[in-house]
Amino acid sequence: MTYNFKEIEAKWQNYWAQNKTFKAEINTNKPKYYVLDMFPYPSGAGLHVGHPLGYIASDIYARYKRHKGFNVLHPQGYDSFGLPAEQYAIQTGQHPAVTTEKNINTYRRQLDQIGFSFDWSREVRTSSPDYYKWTQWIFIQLFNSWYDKTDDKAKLITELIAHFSSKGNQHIDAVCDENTAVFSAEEWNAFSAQQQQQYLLQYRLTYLAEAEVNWCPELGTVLANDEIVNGVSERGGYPVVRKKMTQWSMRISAYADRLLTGLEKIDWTDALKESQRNWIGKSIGASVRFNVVGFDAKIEVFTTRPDTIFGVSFMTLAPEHELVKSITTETQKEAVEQYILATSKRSERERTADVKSISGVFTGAYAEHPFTKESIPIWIGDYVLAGYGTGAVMAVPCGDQRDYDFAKHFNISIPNIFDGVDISQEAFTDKSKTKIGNSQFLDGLDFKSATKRVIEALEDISQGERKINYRLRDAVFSRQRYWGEPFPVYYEDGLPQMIDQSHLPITLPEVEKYLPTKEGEPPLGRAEVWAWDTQKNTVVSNTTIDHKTIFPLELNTMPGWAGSSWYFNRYMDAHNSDEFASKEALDYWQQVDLYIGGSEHATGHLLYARFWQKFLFDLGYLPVDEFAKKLINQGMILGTSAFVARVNGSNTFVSNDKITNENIQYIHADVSFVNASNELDIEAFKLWRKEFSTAEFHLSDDGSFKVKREVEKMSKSKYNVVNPDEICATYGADALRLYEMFLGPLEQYKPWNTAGITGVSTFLKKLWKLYVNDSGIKATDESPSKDALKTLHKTIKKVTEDIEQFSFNTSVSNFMIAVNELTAQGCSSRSVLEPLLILISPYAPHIAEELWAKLGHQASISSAKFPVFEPSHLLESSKNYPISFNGKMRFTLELSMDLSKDEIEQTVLAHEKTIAQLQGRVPKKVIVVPGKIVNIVG
RNA sequence: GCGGGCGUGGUGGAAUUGGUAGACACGCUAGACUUAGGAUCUAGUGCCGCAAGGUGUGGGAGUUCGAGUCUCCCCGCCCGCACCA
Repeated sequence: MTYNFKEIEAKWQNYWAQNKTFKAEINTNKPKYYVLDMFPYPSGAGLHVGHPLGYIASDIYARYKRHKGFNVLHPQGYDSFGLPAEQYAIQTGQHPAVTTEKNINTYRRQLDQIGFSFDWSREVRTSSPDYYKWTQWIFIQLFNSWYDKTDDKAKLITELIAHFSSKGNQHIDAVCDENTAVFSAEEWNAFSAQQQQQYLLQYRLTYLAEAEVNWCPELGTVLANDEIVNGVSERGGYPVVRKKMTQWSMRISAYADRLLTGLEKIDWTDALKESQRNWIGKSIGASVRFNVVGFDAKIEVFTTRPDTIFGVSFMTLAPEHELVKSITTETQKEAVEQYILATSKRSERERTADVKSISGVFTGAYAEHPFTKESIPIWIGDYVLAGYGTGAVMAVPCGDQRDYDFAKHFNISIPNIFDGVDISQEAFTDKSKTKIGNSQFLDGLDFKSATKRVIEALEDISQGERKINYRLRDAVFSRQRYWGEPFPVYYEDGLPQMIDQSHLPITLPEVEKYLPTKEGEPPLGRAEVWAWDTQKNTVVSNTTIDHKTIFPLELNTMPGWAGSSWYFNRYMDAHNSDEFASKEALDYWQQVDLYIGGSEHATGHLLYARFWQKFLFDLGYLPVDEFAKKLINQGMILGTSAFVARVNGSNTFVSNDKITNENIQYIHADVSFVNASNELDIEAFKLWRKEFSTAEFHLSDDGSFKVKREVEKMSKSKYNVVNPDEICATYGADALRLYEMFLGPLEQYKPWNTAGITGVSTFLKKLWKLYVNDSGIKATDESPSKDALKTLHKTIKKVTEDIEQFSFNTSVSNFMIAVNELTAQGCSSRSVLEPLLILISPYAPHIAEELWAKLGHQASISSAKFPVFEPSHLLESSKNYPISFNGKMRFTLELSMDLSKDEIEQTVLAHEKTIAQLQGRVPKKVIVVPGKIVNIVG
């Protein structure tokens, strides 16, 4: 009987599906374990060999946990709203739902053939109305909530309204817009309903506001900060400009501090936590207000160095600062306007790229120093960013290098307020060595006490206070797209109204085109009439909006991260139509125990999801406020691209070792045309594209044509994609699974190299032969040899440790060693072969199931108990122990090893004492090393 | 600039966490069986050397009986943030 992986794999995949082997059900008699993958976006290109890496790792862990007696929840689904399907729809006119469905089917087929133990009965799709009904529901909850800083949690807006009508907004510590006006209870009650709503928007956790947004003209939509990389859009790399627009925003800033402190109690990697900390960007300092001379206006600044306030010699405002227009003097007006125009012409990218050159202009206005009352010139400069802090800084040139450079450049004075420090060449920025001078009541103080003292002084004169500033901005939540969740919102008198949750979901309307309208409205503006009837409580079309009972619906849709911010909770109770998940399910499954996915989601999905989790926790809908206990970032599997060198402006190609001049251009060739020796199949390459059919080739001396290879991200456009279908067809799913793990540490980036897969393929054949010969299964009931037991238990120990530490790569090596050893020993004992099979089954489940069945078992191997390591099988007859001392002596002694661990330690200690007595010294430590020299050295 | 991580054969990577460096696999070399198959098996394979031996974990120093592992300095690479006040 030979190992026929095709037959075996199809057979067991079918068996698992039919028997619902991996269906998870609430079972309070078993401890639960929730293993989650980041669900994929089903792209048209299908899966490549890099995608399943994390899924294989999580599947191994899920299967291992089942063997260990856990009730494992291991679901999968699709993040099926998104830009590519819509872009495709724009080009082809095909409905995104149609292409998405098609892509999902491809994904499912590809996933199934790898043999994952997913519970598909819990599948979710973010684009399914059953699902996004609850995304809309969460949006409504956010709209109906505000953040109470006193209790540090979100609360219902009704509570805030009650407070306003009895006490106004003065004595409430709520997170709200920057310049929310103060009002009394009487004033509040006198407001019109519309005014009240306007004010409430400044408190709601999702709110509509005109804000500067990142507009991407090419994509025709706004983007969140995390969707922009180096000043261009993450998808497509298109330019992004700042634009004022009225958009839905999420008040994630309210949760900034809890998102930061929450990191301490979750087991995520340091790198990822650090990314989130950077992104949140907490800095502690003070808010200081400077009066503007001759105006009834104040400039508010944020500073981390309030102790240096006596060193202020000018102020700098961002060119976009709202005060710029009003305070600029007549004589400076032209210069200021020109400067603003010049900066607005520069793209975000140019501005961030050019950090060296210093530019700015004087406004002609002056601010008044809060203590000295001296006049301080107010400048504008683009080194001050509108989006950070207040968009204004108090410039202390002696204590900040940028202020210093600016002052030098424009010949502004640089007063020194540090004792015993030379500032003739550069600013002095070391907080720890600061001793303040020339600063009235701060003289002689260090950074810490000066800061404390100055804040008290500022508070006394109401010109400032302690402040914590965050880099984290509220997240724009509107997208001018079709293929996303519609908002459950209609507009009455220009104010947003939530549609009652009993009428959800609000499903996407049909449109004939997926582009924005001529008027620049989002694609939903193309729907016949996209309106809400408040009488019938339904979406209506073919009627006119009368603003009495028929109101216009929101035309924007939600961003991609909406659906992915809570899907892990939906899996717990995926088909519930009354709640997003039942209390029973939420209480049982709690949270994700192990989450595996890419680190590229560090400041997007992973931050938003934590935010929504905390919010829903605050309202009492969830039992825990962090959704994932442990998170592992799997590294990307890279492709090895092949490049052919072409002489510029010709159709002549040069073998890579024959390149003599620099006048060549490298172009991607499909990796399937290239063999392991980097030689190109010229005929295949010629047939690939018409333009190459007449190409000429300068060959190497050996007659081959060499390509250049380079490791890059795997992508269709780089022609370096390796398809898992081909691997499964040639080597089988078990080989693919083993090889992906064998390739290297899970978290590491590593290039794919198909050639190496023969190693694991050979291993599987050897494994098969260990159990099966021509006449069938060869396992016997005879008792195992000592050596076989040693091999088995060594493997149990190592593999258990490997899995617990997610070192799946070394496990594969350990299996190979075990199989080689047992084969050499001629082991056929059932009591060794069966446990070994269970060890291997999480990695190579198909072959394990087949052999398990051949060994006579009726039930799936997944219900078998994981073998337990027994140390006694590893003991050797004797071992040598060296003992080291404080002094320059070293002793090694031989011990009998037919002893327990405790006995060994005691024996070692006894010897230590003897030697210590002899030497009159106390041993420093005892190190146990197997296989050392027997002699006692002194 | 700040923060995080890394550097081991021709290649991917191991190393009981301070204890025989290079497990396991790819590749390569030789052989066997076959005879063209990208199959299987055996032996070898860090480097220098015929050998004895020497040498070896980016470079340099240090701690230690002992360092790939710990400390300091330098070099190089990757990732995140960044005119962040």
